Amino acid sequence: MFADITLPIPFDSFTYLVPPDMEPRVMRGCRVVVPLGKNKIYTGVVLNTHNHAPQGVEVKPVIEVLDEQPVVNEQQFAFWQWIANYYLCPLGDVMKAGLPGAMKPTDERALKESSRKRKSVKSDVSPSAWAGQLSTLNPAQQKAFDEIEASFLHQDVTLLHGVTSSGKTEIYIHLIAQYLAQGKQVLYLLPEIALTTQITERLRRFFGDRMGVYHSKFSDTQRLDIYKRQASAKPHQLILGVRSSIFLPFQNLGLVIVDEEHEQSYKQQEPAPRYHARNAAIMLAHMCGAKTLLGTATPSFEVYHLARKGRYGYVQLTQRYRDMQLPTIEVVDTKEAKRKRLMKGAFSPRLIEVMQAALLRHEQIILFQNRRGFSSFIECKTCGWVPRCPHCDVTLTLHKKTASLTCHYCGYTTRIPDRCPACSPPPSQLALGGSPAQSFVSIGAGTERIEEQIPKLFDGATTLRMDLDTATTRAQYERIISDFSQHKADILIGTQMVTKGLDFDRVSVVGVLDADAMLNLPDFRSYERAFQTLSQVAGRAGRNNTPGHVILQTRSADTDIIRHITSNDYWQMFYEQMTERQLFHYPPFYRLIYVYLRHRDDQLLDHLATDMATRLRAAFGDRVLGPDRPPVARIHSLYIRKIMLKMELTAPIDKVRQTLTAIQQQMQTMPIAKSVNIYYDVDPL
DNA sequence: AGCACGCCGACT
DNA sequence: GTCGGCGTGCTC
Repeated sequence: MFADITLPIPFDSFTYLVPPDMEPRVMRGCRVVVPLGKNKIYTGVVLNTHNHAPQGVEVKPVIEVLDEQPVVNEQQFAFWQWIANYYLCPLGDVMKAGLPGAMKPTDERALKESSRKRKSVKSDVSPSAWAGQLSTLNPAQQKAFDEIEASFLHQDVTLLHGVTSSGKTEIYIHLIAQYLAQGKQVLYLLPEIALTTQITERLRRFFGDRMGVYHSKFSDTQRLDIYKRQASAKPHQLILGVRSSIFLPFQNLGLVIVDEEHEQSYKQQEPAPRYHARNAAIMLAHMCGAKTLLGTATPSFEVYHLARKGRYGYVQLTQRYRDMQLPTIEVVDTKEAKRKRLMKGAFSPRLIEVMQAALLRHEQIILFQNRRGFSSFIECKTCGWVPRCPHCDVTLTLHKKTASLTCHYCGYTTRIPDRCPACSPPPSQLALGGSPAQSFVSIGAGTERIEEQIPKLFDGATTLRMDLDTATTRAQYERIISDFSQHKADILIGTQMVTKGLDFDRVSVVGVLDADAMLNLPDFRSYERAFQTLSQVAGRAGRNNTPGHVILQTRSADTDIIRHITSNDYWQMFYEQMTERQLFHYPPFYRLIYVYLRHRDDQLLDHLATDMATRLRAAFGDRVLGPDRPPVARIHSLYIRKIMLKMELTAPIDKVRQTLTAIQQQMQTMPIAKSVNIYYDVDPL
């Protein structure tokens, strides 16, 4: 007997020989230990058994069977296969993402550990009573709740479009309670950054031990425990989790909630499978006969478009909690202020005035400084030299705490050089006792320099900073949130992080220091994103009884997008952008597929990418664009080319996949193309 | 993805 | 004369 086994490496499967004594135990869905290559050992999952010997290869025997019962059920297999097909990646990549690390050990010690009987699964919380009184929904929430129910009668997917602070979570809690009461399971997805103790504790109060939390920052053991429990006879009925929790085993899934549906972080960028958890969750729900509720204040165009076309149900919630007013958004033209030399650093006179007034009233302020690039770096004061990664086409990121420079793509790390290698005189000519660290200035994040300006402008005001440097860990992030909500600082200065659904009671003013940085990106989604981000930032202002005041500093005050943001006119923004999307063949009218090629030889790669694009054009015509160099054109010493495909939504995806796979195979029969690495990004963000 | 095999520089 | 750099090719 033979068995096809998926391994956590980028291939679909390998065939192994099943020794006769193992035959009854080698079942689909069970894990086995197998040899690979000269002396590697992997944990794999049995796909199926048969008696067809593979041709032309030596077949190795299965070493050991790890499970008595399958640990991957049929629903999961179907879901894995869908991910592999749709996102154009090998099944092994999906298996790698789909099973918690502790279930696929590779070295001997870990294998011994896993085959030993583990202690019984302990719950991740102290048992708390089901404390269980649902609050009463207000009339607007009740209406939305009823509409969602009605919509689910004839729709599998429904969009809940609710303004900030309209109480979407309350509606979710009522829905969850209803599905649990019917004995159905619920999956509640949140973006990584939004899964805080705040929300966890709030749900814990209602659902106690019936809820399990699945977070990527949990230890391997914790994640293994949840996985096992979900596969057991008494699983959690509610999972509150991040992107990867769609891979947990479900036995009776009735409802999936995708909160903050528009969040980009639902898309896994690297490594494969490059799946979108919102779209995959819709498919998961479909496979399980469950319903999906997508919640957001600023829908993604993809979802909103489908809702408008009637493919998804649509429920709107326009009333804010306690009828609170939406904040006033005041645009300050910094072009004008700059010309008149009235700017004090990043602050316009108007922003300073509004902030000072708020501080006098002992109210809190949030300053939002979105970064232009990704992170901070250093530059030589004299000649402008910037340290770059020797393996990747990027600048190195500054880490002040460790005085080091790191590449975010490959992990290369080095100390800050003593002096600029590009313009400094050789060491022999340097006077001893100089202060070479001052050769460089740091550029980038900007939040730090904003913080430095505060004491000069606002006497006695205290600040907190939230960015990649100060909120590296979850604990630090939550600490900043908790300190600020206890009013331990007057002003919170932060990057995108401060926009994510945080509720502060005493914030009356939000300052957006430079709205332009996000509008001028070379990306067809930049307006959609700017609208989403700025709406979210604005939503931080004016909790409880204080009406909020948002100061939006921009050099392009007189543009449509700024007008849409200030009037909170999602519909108009959507309408205008959609015209362009249709004209230029972009989503949601067309489906994008990026084909990436990687090779260490730039010239050879050029040749191969052109060749592949030619083959693709033969099949898809002018739906093919490129090849082009992506913005980061070299990673890990590998050069990269990108070919873009714009397919009609009606194009049969199976046919497209077959054609792509065939072309890739043709390519890889060419001897020089053997070592080129080809991969895909379907529905890229 | 790993990891072994393979061909060119500074060392006991 | 070797140890070791990482370039490239394969894994049932």
